[in-house]
Amino acid sequence: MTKGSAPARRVTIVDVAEHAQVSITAVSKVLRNAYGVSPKMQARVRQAIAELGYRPNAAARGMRGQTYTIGVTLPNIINPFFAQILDGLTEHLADTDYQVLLGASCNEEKAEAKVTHAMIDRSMDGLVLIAPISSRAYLEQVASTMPTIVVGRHGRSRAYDTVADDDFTGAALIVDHLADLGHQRIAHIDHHETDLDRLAEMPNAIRAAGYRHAMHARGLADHIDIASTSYTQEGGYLGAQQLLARPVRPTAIFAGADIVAMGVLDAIAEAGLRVPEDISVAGYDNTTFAAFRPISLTSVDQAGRQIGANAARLLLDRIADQTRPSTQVKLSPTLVTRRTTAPPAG
Amino acid sequence: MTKGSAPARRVTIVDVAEHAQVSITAVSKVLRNAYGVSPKMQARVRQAIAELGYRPNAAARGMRGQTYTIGVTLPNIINPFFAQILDGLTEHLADTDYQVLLGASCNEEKAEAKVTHAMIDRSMDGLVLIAPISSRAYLEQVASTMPTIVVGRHGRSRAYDTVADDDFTGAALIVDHLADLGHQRIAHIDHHETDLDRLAEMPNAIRAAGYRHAMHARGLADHIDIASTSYTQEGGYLGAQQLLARPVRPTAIFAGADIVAMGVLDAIAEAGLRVPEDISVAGYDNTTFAAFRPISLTSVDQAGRQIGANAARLLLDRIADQTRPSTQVKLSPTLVTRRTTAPPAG
DNA sequence: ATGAAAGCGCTAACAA
DNA sequence: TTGTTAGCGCTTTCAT
Repeated sequence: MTKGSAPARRVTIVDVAEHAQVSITAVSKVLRNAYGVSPKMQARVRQAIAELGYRPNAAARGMRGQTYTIGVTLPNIINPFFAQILDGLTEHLADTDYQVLLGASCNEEKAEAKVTHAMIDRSMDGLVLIAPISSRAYLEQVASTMPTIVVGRHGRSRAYDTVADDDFTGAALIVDHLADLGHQRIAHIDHHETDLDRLAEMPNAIRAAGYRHAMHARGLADHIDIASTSYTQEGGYLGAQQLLARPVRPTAIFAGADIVAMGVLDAIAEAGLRVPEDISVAGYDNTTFAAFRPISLTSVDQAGRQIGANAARLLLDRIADQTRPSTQVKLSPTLVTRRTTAPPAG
Repeated sequence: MTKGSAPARRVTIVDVAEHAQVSITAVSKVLRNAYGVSPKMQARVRQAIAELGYRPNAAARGMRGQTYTIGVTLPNIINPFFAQILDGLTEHLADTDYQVLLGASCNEEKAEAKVTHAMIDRSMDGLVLIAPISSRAYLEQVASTMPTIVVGRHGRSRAYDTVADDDFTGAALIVDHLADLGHQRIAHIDHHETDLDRLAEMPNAIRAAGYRHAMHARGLADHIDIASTSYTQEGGYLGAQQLLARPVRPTAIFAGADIVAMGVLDAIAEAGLRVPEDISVAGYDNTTFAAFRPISLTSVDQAGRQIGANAARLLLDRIADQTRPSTQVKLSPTLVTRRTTAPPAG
């Protein structure tokens, strides 16, 4: 510990150049793996870098070139599904020079704007927006500023690439599963949405549409029943209370997300009913909570790691070529049946 | 959308100065709320900033002054306890110009070093390391480079401030609660640790020590029984299996963390035992999982928000005065009794 | 293949 | 109180 001594000036590119007896430019080229350096010079520079423990100043690099930083925004950090996406993302980026930095709690438009702006201000090389709630216009504005990938939101744009799960099909997986078990009164709990942009693009809206469509397809249109609350545990709790109070109770509840299913299970237990004997419950996201054996929630798996890996790949592509046409990747969800779904009683 | 047009050069401080008919310095001073600008000039500059939609380039600022960025490292993002800390932190920082950026999955020394280095390279103004696992020497090295707060780890250092929960007392809260209920064979599941630094400083080690001490204090020294696995769901599952296989089964299990308790509940259910009739279970962290009514896990609340708020306060203090002596804040945990603990059978 | 020199957009001494 | 100027540590032309 150099206690008391001055904060020890950081080693710069100049120090490396002097130590290696070469020009600053040469060092810079080595740092960027740029064209035009002889193997001999490569070696000398690399050795000097190692000997001095030199690390480039990212801010200074960013002034002219790249910052080698990728910003990722998350609505919140507690949803395990986001962790999976992040794992896929960082794994794909592990071998590159890019560093991922997160901006969390973008759960309202204002916070989301603050974080995205902060990332733009810090000249990040690219952005991955996970389940953003901002208006489409705002997203396109951000994407016009820097390479941007939007994850978990439908709707194509020329300004940004998208990676999403096929929520429409995912909802149908649940409905079909329950219908196959013999259920007819299959209710759904939805995240209430009024904004037109979001009604067309947000996963919750697509899942609700998928639910309706699948119910029609199975000849259960008369039994369509949606409690519109929110994608939270509280929302699930309140939604389930509504549904359980119906004159004729549903025999199955499809919660739009696992976190919602948590609230549903809570309300059902409180009402003195058993799962799945009295009522079946299914979620969406296949979180660790769903996999927890004492719960064993039937759910839909979105392959979060793949989503993240795809987002990383698309972002690197776009950083390399800003002009290429935008891409939309849609991944297929799979059904994971567990113990909360069973044939209806009687 | 300015499709096809050049990426629209960003507004700089020069543009603002020209627009407001003042010097660049004047604008810079207004940006930093620095001393020496007349109210008249203030107004003109602010108006120009608003009219042009100017936002300062953080990288450029960082070259000379601050980056207004605070880096926070997290072992993982799925532990809800970290989310609470983060909430407290960002809330405290909301009114400042600082932006919080996260570095996640620092769950091994190599990853932690990569992230902390990345943050140093990006000249962040300060660092908050949450439950870091690096060696003490490494932490001190980082702290010698920039203002650093270490959260959730005991052991004082002159180089960094710390904020931690009093895990020793927290463990005693659980033991006392169980002993008061009449339990004697109270077992503990621990995160296995061999490193000497960490044995003295990591929360898991302190909790285990607190458990031992409290058992002694209650005259239950003969019943001390620790299964040493890891602070994961899997660790809880395996640890519980070990404990359930004892010739004389414990009547209560104190899991070192809620996530561990999840695994414990799993193993107990698998063994066909009931909670709390056959065996009591307690956790630590008071996560949303513990609060989930169908689970209702007795746990210890660490007041994550307060921890975060304190970390933010200490960091701002230290950024303002790098030379002040280091501070250690220790917060008192509280017991939250729920339905997984009850008097032993018989 | 190599290097000299001109910035990038700010902040901080210093002058006026 | 205001403005001028010299960098911060890099990348990038552009000579050589």
